[in-house]
Amino acid sequence: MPELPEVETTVRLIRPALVGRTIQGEEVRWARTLGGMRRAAFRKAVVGARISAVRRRAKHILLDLERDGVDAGALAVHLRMTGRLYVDPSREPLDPYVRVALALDRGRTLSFLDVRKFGRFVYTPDPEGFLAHLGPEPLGTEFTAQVLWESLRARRRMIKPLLLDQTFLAGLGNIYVDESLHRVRVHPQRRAETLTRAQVTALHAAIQEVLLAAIERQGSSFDKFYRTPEGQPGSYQHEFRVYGKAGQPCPVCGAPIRRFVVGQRGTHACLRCQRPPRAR
DNA sequence: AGCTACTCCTGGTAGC
DNA sequence: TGCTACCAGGAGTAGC
Repeated sequence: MPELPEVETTVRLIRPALVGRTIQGEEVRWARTLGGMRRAAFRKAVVGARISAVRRRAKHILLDLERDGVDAGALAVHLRMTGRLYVDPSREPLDPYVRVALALDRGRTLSFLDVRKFGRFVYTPDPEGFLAHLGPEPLGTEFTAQVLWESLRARRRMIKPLLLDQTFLAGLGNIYVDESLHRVRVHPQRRAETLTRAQVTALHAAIQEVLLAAIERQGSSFDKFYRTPEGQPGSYQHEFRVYGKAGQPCPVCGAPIRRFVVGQRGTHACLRCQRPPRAR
């Protein structure tokens, strides 16, 4: 499932083809992808606008729009489980799973493909307000080990659901949380406030290292869904130590990796490296 | 505040 | 072979 590294890869690869382009038309094949906006309103908001910038915030892809050089809101794209965003060289997107497509100048098409329809392609007049609920960027300068320490100490939740909470920290998903926690030998069900200072410092470093390494590999493709905008799979899945490896030996200690459910999420951990907390 | 359950969706797969 | 039942899973929401 696309998380921060996959979204960052998407942004980097589509940016050159999009910045400066003008939206000439729209095609909406699945109305709910617009997130509740009426199609006519969507058309009015985007057609004729120029894409001034392409950026990422957490797992959101933002296409900033302007008209006559004046800010005109943004498109906020969320890939969720199976979304893909890419620029079609042709005028007509042929893939049956394309849910929204925008006709651009120079004869190109921006296509949003999404098999399971969980993704969103929404217009917002106020992108900063739209994103205001999000916590810090894991790779941003404001996210320091000290900030993480103080934030964790103030909470009384299991560490994994907390790291998945986008209002707490914005950009991690199931894969990179499991991988980060294994690297620092912390069980996913440990209470956030019980982590030691050393563990929090290590966790902060592990999160950044895992994300940066995954970006370098253009993300992870463990199933048929995630591909870069150029159609290539990422390769960070080859670096997984626990995710999707139930029954296989832990690369650190050799004990079998376990799969269990935490907060309705499939979770992978080595119970020898990551000691379960005492039942409470 | 934090927990669980539920919803949205479909392709893939297990079971028969 | 062909059918049905069930599952995964980000994020939002409701209820406790």
